[in-house]
Amino acid sequence: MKKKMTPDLSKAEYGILQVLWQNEKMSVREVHDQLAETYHWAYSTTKTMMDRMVKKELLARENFHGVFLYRPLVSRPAGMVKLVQFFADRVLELDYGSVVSMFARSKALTAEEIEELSRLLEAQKNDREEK
Amino acid sequence: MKKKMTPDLSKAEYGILQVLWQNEKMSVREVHDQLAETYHWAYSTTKTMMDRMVKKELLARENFHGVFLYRPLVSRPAGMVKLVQFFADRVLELDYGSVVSMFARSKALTAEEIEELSRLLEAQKNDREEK
DNA sequence: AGCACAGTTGTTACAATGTAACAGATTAGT
DNA sequence: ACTAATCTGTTACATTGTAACAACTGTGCT
Repeated sequence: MKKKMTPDLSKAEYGILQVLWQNEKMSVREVHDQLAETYHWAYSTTKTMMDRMVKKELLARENFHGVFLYRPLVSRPAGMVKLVQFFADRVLELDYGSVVSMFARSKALTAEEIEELSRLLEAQKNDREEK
Repeated sequence: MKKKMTPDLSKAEYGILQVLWQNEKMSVREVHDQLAETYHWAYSTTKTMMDRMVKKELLARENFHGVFLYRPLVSRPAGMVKLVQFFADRVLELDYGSVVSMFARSKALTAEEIEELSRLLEAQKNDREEK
């Protein structure tokens, strides 16, 4: 039985998820405005991104009185796993323990999120070993 | 006067640089074999990557008795800067100080490399403020 | 009611990146 | 000199990054 793997996220996708993680259910416009500072995208860029993410099932969208509201379909820790993994393995060359404790110090995640993240990292590690 | 900015690197590009940082001047074949474990690319994929990187001036290549040898044109810390920055800002939400000390603990970089990395991070920060 | 405007959606496009096959040139072995 | 294995150059197709533009819709105005 194949289970749903944590998806690979591009940086752009991650950026969008990031704002949706703070505030589930937002319109393209809202997400776009939040991102404006960081990514200087055209509105249509944000839109295209988000629509593609719906197709890939990274986001869900529902029609709310005329406009679409989007909601993330992956949890913050799940979204972070791949990113973290790449960074920890290839850039920092750290082991999982160090990574987790790095997060612990960072304030970026709550205790429960760190808990989940660390479970996910563990799971991936096993997958890779079985491979 | 425009100075050469530290380039954005994709994960794939970073992977290639990574092996070249350990061992300057390698053929496609050699790089490919090193990467085989991590990225399961076809040989032609590695080749295409490396050629494009030459075009973008991330690598230099010279003809050595018939085969081409490639050499990185960006230093390890320079290659890391963008990556680190993204990760520190967006994922970990750490300030530069913490990032640098994270590296200090990580063994991934030598003292001199950390020194350079930290200078580069500083420079980018200024650039962004001026913007 | 009819119309203009602003914002939302859908459609289309083009460049860069990821991934790779294939054909032609070259080298090494026999 | 002939074949097999490599290497190089060329070409291709999918995905992602980035965005313009056209069509549609609700809202205020007259």
